[in-house]
Amino acid sequence: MIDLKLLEKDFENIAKRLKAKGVKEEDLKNIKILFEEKKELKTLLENYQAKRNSLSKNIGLLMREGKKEEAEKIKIQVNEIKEKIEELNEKLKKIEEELDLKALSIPNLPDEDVPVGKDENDNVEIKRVGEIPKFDFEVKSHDEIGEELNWLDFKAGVKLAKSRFTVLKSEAARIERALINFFLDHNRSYGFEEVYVPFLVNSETMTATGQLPKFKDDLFKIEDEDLYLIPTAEVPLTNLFRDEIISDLNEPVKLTAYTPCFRKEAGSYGKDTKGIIRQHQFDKVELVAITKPEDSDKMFEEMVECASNALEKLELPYRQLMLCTGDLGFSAAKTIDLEVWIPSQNKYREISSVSNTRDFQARRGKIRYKEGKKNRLTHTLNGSSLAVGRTLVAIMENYQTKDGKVKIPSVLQKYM
RNA sequence: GGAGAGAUGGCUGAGUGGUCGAAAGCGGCGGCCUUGAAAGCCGUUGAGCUCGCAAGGGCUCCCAGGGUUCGAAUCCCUGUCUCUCCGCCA
Repeated sequence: MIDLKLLEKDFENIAKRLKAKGVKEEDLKNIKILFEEKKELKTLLENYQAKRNSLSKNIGLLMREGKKEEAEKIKIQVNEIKEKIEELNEKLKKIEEELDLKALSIPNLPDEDVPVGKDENDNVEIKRVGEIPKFDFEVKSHDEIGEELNWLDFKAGVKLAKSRFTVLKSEAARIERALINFFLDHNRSYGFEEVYVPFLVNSETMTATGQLPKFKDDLFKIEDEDLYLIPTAEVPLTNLFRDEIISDLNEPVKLTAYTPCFRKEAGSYGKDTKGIIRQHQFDKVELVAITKPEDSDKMFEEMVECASNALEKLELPYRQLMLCTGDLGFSAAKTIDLEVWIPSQNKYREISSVSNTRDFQARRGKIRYKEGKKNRLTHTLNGSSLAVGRTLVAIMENYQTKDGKVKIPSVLQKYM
């Protein structure tokens, strides 16, 4: 959630920065007004409550002394105040509800150094790593290879579930599993603790990390239960610390987990319909870190480095992109995407996304740490390391041979 | 799915209508003692919002939401969750 106090104090600046992320100034103005109204009402209400409390205390004392008549008089007074309190309370509740819903739907403030831009075309390339492979034969796409080798069974996926579900067979299934193990080990070597988490979480959890209330249409929900399938391990991992006060955060919390991820992919109907680039269910190994505010920039670098290095070990060509304001996700203040080379498409495609959300999720989830006597909000970061399905795609395409087979990257061999 | 019990501060746990934001113990922090440590002793130690330069003050929070009452952690209703036993089951 954005910092409402900051919004109140520094409206022009915040509005300007959020405009780059597509937020209307009018909406912010609205929130600011609601926030001020809420504060005013609350002060008024609290005054009445204070009065009620002290009068009630007096009644108690008088009753004990046996002064019934005096007590009765005060009761009448209190009853008047009570009506007032009820009225104000109702008003306040309405305003708070509205404010909450609106404030929770405002995206995070982009960092000052994030390039301003409209969409993915304005993202800024930071660097390219690795040689783009040259083939002396016509390259095939991973879905062609997958069908020829009987590694990818698209029909079976549709039969069992629906489109955008795929069954992996034989070597593909084994590479998938090898990749998960390789990534987890790789991340552990960077000091991330391996965790295994639930794949279903409740709405409170989804709200803290920003999926709810605004993006409920992207989530699979369990019928008649307050449970959703996770769209990324970022959600359970970050929420491990929801409503917690971390007593010592001198060393950042660093976690990694493998989970499948489930996304409805609403609104991407035409895109990537072939192959397994965009699926309703895909595997991912995720990194999450929780740091003091002053440590999050360093951690961000470390996570980008960790994910990048995994690609380098796999000897897959990739590039790093700094996302522009318009392409930044809802919760992110800053994001670097890693894109891997996909020969059949002749372009780089996203395979990892590392984000610093600053205190945006921490504020929603009340993730705090002790700094002396004070409790301060942490920063939270997340990044894929890596998207497993897309890594499989990259391997199938970049490692394909003339005779229609696929070589196994050397780092993976011990995992197979 | 059936039956029962319960939900209180970092943890254990007392509290059944007023002086309770809450006993006590543990843990944490500070100090004394000690060459150092342990033990012991003394003190301190919930969160959020808000007013104030500060000292300090006010409000809210004892699972959640309603209700009774001048006043609710405490009484009533509803919901959620947890635990135990039985059933089912990887």
